[in-house]
Amino acid sequence: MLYLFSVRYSGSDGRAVLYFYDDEEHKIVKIPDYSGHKPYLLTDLTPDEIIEKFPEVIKHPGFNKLDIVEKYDALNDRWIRMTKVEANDPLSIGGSGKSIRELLKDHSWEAKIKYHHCYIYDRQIIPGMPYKYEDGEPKIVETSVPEGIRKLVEGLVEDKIQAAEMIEWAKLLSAPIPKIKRVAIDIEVESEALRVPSPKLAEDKVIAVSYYSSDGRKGVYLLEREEKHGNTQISLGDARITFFKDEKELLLATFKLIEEYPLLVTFNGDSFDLPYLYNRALKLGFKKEEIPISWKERDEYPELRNSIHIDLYKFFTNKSMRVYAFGNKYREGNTLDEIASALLGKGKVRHEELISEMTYQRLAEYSFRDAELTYELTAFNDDLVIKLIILMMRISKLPMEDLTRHNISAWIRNMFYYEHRQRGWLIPNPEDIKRIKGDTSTRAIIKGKKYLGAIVIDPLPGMYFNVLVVDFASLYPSVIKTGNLSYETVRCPHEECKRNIVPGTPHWVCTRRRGMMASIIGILRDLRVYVYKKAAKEVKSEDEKQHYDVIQSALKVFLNASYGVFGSEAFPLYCPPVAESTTALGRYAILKTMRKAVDLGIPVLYGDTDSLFLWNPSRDKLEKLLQSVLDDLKIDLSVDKEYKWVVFSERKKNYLGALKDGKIDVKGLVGKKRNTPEFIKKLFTDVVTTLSKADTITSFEEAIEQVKDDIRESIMRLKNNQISLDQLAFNVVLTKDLQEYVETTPQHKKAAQQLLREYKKLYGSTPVNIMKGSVVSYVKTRDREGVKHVQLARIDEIDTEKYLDIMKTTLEQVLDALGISFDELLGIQSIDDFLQIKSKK
DNA sequence: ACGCGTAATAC
DNA sequence: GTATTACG
Repeated sequence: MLYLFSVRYSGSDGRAVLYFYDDEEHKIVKIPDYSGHKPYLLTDLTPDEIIEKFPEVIKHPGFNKLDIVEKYDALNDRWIRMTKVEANDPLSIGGSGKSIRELLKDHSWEAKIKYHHCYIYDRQIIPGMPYKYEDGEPKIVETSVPEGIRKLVEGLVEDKIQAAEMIEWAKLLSAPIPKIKRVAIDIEVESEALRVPSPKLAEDKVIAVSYYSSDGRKGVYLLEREEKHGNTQISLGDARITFFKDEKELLLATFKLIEEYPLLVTFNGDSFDLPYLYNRALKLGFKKEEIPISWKERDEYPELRNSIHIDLYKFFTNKSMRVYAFGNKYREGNTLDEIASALLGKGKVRHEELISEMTYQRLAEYSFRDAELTYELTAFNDDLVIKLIILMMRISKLPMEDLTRHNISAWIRNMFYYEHRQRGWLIPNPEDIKRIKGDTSTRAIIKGKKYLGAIVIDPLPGMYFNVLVVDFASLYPSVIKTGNLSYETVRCPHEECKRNIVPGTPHWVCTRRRGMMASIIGILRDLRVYVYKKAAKEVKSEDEKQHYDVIQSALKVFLNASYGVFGSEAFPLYCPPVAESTTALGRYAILKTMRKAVDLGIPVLYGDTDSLFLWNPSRDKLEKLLQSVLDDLKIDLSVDKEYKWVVFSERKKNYLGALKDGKIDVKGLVGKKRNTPEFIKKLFTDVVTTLSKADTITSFEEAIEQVKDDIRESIMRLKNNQISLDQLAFNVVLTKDLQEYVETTPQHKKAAQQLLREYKKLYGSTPVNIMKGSVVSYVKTRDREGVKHVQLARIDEIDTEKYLDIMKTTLEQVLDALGISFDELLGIQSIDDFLQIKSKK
């Protein structure tokens, strides 16, 4: 079968080239001149008006023809007649000097989007789906939905139309996913110390190209250089080592290799490897046709002429991928080393020497590992990442190259646009949504925010046994669905709907029509919660289970961002009343549930956004609560966690508990935060672990003794300067470039500046790793600045008192809650006395 | 180019 | 009180 991977446009004539993956031959099949893609522009002028008022349109070199079409204008709830101006490219500038859209500026719809996939098509095609080619047309291969999945869907909704829509989505998700033949490559170039090689200039020799493929070809192409790099008789496991005397030959071999694979995977290939290879090849005298890469400086990214390229750097730095698919395992880390270490448990080869100084053996090892890791990132867990990409292509309708390079808002945008075209709806202009639907009405608590968000219920401080946490399964998608929220249904034009108010807002919701966003988000949510999650639990075979898990996590990525985008001005369907109504319904749901719990006599200890902590509820009362929420709010509430005990302080988002399975849950406490010095984090964890082991009063007393010992020991080590600078360092991320900190000078900025100054003095250059996004490590010192970069500080400069203070406040978050005083625990009157005594000495 | 709420610390 | 960071 052929799987649609990519859609590209040949110049400005509007015809598309489709790139399919043939899963039998394992190669890319190109279909040029795809006629189904005729971009056009819609206008509210009649054909006669166009001919009369804008004769240039008809004379435009790209102009094709005029047609009349019926379109649904959802904002005003009416079908209207529009004129379709068919042109090779209505956005591009033709011989007349102006694009057709430019000419019809005030009367044009739907072509305001620069992005090339946002034209409207006569026949829509779905990236990632299986096709066969018949009579010059790609036809989607109808695949059946597994019986188990179909049963789950049909058992879910009575409405036949809704069930049919859900089955359509289930078809997308259930269609087979091909095994993809692919190769990962990584290049190394010979550059001088501290100079970052420029892919634009490509001045340095390409000295190594490593490759690692799905069909077992792996190796390193090396360039023979001076003798100091060692003997060429080197070996590297089962990797094949090939030496080239001539750099041109090396590039030729590399290009041949790339051409043999339908999919190329790199890490940062968009900004480095591919443009570098391209420009270097030109420099060495290759003709453009001899290079499989096409690259122009103003291109968004380099393209492979006959195959597909994915840059994993772009894909793995995508926020939604990090947070939702991988549980935020690798946080701010952007490097191959960090990502691979987190996901594969294996990092890059460490090296002290410069790449250009390495021996052949070292260079091969270093470079090969990069290619290996890059490949492994697509292959671990049975090709999990490839499967996710294909599924998300189907949900978003974005081609592989675009999906992996754009953020979630583009995915969701494209998904909704597709749906508009499918239904014959006009895609509204952002200004029109804003003008008709208006702004937010609630006031945000945080300065600078646009509207009111979630609520956090004040915790009841103390220690509680048998605590049960209930939560709403994807609360925001649920209320979008049950509240029928969508840009066209919120503040709809109908008089009778104005009584259907969203609690806590002046907004109302349509009672006549089902909202598009509500419908789609609702379907995705139900498929995830009731169908694929359930199926994953029920099926016997490990393979099937894993497959359903991939599907449900792909859905999760979309669901988690489905509310946020409506509150983002950058999103073209931005609709403040929708975003505001979503959080309002969320607040309504949690507060109503809390009241119900209290009415049933269940004490509510705490709650945040979509969860409630219930104190020792009886089975009976719990059942009643869950049922009444389902009946009244039509949202599922279910048991999320069970704690043996939980400790709350007076602070919100701060608690500590022991789960029934013995696992310890620490939330929000400073001792857990990434920026906290290792030494304090370690002490904190030790204290928590010790205390958590106790479940009776006597063992608790023993635990406290142990804690005392631990803390005293730490204080002694601190005072005796026995703790290394590394252990004492705060690690804080620079979220801006240094020059951008204008309001204040935070400590991490100070430390970064110190280091830069020092480097300038010593080497005349500055380290490359101090910029936006890098982590600055500093310790607190007794000097005037109070802070020193960890690389510049000496152990005897440490401000011991400051650290004792930090130790105290950190541990107090736990000890306070347990009714233990830090100072009493240590048998001193107070920490302040202690500090005073010390400073007098 | 997804959202808001809370805590802690430095300035 | 504001800025900054981290996290829920």
